[in-house]
Amino acid sequence: MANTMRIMGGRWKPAILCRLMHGTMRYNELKKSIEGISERMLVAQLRELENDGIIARVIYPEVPPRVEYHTTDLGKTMHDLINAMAEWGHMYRTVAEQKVLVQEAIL
Amino acid sequence: MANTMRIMGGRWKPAILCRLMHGTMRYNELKKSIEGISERMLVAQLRELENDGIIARVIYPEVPPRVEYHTTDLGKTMHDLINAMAEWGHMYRTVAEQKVLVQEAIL
DNA sequence: TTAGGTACTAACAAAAAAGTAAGTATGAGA
DNA sequence: TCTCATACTTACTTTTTTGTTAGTACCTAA
Repeated sequence: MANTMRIMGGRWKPAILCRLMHGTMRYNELKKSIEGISERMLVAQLRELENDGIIARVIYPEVPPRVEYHTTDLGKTMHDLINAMAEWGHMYRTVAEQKVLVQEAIL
Repeated sequence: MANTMRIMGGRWKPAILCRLMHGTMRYNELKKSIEGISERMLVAQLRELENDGIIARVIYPEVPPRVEYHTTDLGKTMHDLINAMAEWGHMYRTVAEQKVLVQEAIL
């Protein structure tokens, strides 16, 4: 479990993984779709996921350059897990919200 | 998903969660069973999990003091997720190991 | 009266992660 | 020749997280 966290952990990895689980994306597309990320961080997190064998980087020898990212077979095995985590996170938020409402009702 | 990571993320939270999923434990038991953790970190991570509603802290007014930690109902909903993560992590390690072996065979 | 066990707390240092800002290479097209 | 778009690098700063060490409070029992 700590291992799983090491791979998925990082400020922007959830955002990247969610997107690439749905298909291939270019560097710029990722950058534009992930609000607030800096290029340094985008590259860093992509490299880590690549080194961990979760995503693949495909370079097209064109000008201007084109680089596409997509999940590997190993990466695709995370699909259900990611969904389960997203679902739990959603449930958690709902419960937490309820608690706040109940608190407010008491006061 | 990022939310889930925020709650489970932290150097020692996986270790704590795995243990408390199996039942109640005292502070000292946790400390002894988690090799390498400092008291500062143990307390900090326990407090975070408590504030997030994942675990509960029960103080017995005895001397020497006794404090027990256990998962809340909300915490117990993480059980399957934690197992799934542990399982994926294990699978990942196996695959990664295989890859290294193949690499070595090629060289 | 003093040592002992439990569960912390506080102050500080080190390390790791993330953010900021500026620069680079490439060839296409004006 | 000069600008443009893309996909990065690099150097540096700030923030966050983690580690280290040394205390503290409490009652009990010798």
